[in-house]
Amino acid sequence: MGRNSNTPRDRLLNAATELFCHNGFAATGVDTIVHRAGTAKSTLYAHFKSKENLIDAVLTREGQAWRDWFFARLNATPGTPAHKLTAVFDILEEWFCDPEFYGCPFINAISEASSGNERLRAAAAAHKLHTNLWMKAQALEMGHPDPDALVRDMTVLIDGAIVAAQVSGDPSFARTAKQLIAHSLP
Amino acid sequence: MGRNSNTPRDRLLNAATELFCHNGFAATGVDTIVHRAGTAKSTLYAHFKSKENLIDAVLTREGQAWRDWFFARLNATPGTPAHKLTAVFDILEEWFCDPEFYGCPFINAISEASSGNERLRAAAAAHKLHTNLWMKAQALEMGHPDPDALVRDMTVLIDGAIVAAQVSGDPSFARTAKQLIAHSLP
DNA sequence: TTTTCGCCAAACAGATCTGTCTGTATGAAT
DNA sequence: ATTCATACAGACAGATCTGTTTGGCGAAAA
Repeated sequence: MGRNSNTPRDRLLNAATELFCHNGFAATGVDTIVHRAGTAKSTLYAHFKSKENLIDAVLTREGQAWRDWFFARLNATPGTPAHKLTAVFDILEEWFCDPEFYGCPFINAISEASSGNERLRAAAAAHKLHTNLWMKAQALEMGHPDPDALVRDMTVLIDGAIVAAQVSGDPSFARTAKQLIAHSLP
Repeated sequence: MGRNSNTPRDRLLNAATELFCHNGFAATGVDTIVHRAGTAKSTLYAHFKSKENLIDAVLTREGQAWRDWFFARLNATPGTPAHKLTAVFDILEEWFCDPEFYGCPFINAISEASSGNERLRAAAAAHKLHTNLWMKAQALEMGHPDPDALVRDMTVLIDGAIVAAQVSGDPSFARTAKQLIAHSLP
């Protein structure tokens, strides 16, 4: 069974992803999801025991897909570690320019949920771990004096670019963030 | 009728603010709000024609309250414009350290809503306008070569600090953002 | 062939949602 | 004393929510 198979499970995940990300998690009902997926509601609950479970599955798959895309773009970027770190924001700007850009699903889920939702917080932490490790490796490779501090700088700038672009609708905040890290790098 | 009056309207706004900000806008029902406010449901609909209307009123009042607090702290900060601009992040860190910190209500509302909600986007823009004007005035006063660029820098860093602190639960991202603007200012 | 499995459609349960309506009580203004 | 505004309690309507259940259909495996 191939990667782009069209099983009911995949159709459910695809429909749920689109609806959750565009209209919000709480605002999207399971009936809407099964209608768009063209499946029976019982099929949804056979694969995912609850809506909460489905949300977790969507976040996991969407996080994986985003990282696959992001690192593919990054691996196609030649140059020094410092150049690659600044190129992160060029790639982010591509993301922001997608007419269907809806922000980061993890940030959106946490913003929407109750203040102390540790489940979503852990999911976001797991997602960010991969990029953080890559950034720290770049910092080490370029002999940065404080790799952890650089990761924190990048965290603020990446999150800030995402949210500023999402709230204002202006993708060029990626360039603003890029200039800030460029000022701080050498 | 004083500022801290305890009218049903005020109690409704207080209850709605707490519930919306802690548990989410869509996740909070009007029955929960009127129960906490100790009013009748008909009173809610007499003052606010709809839940959407109530959300707008909460955002307007909460934005005003936040700006009152923020500028009061800012006006108590002596020093040069450059020093005041970096002090913004000290004040933000105070905010993040509040055990009831739940992020920025405007960012949260936009993250939760449908992708193209222009109503909330406009409310957020109106809220940010005040701080942006203040920041631009500081930039002009200090003879900054590109005041609008500085406002954009601050936007990315402020939004980034807010979201990073909210997602991770670590208030010290305010200091990370402060160092980034300090690197970029002189 | 018979069993098994996944999926479908649709009804159903029970709760909750927004918003309306009826009727009553209180208190201030006329 | 009468009117008016405001707020109360609570029933109500109608829709929607999550999740379960029932029964049937077709294909693959036994």
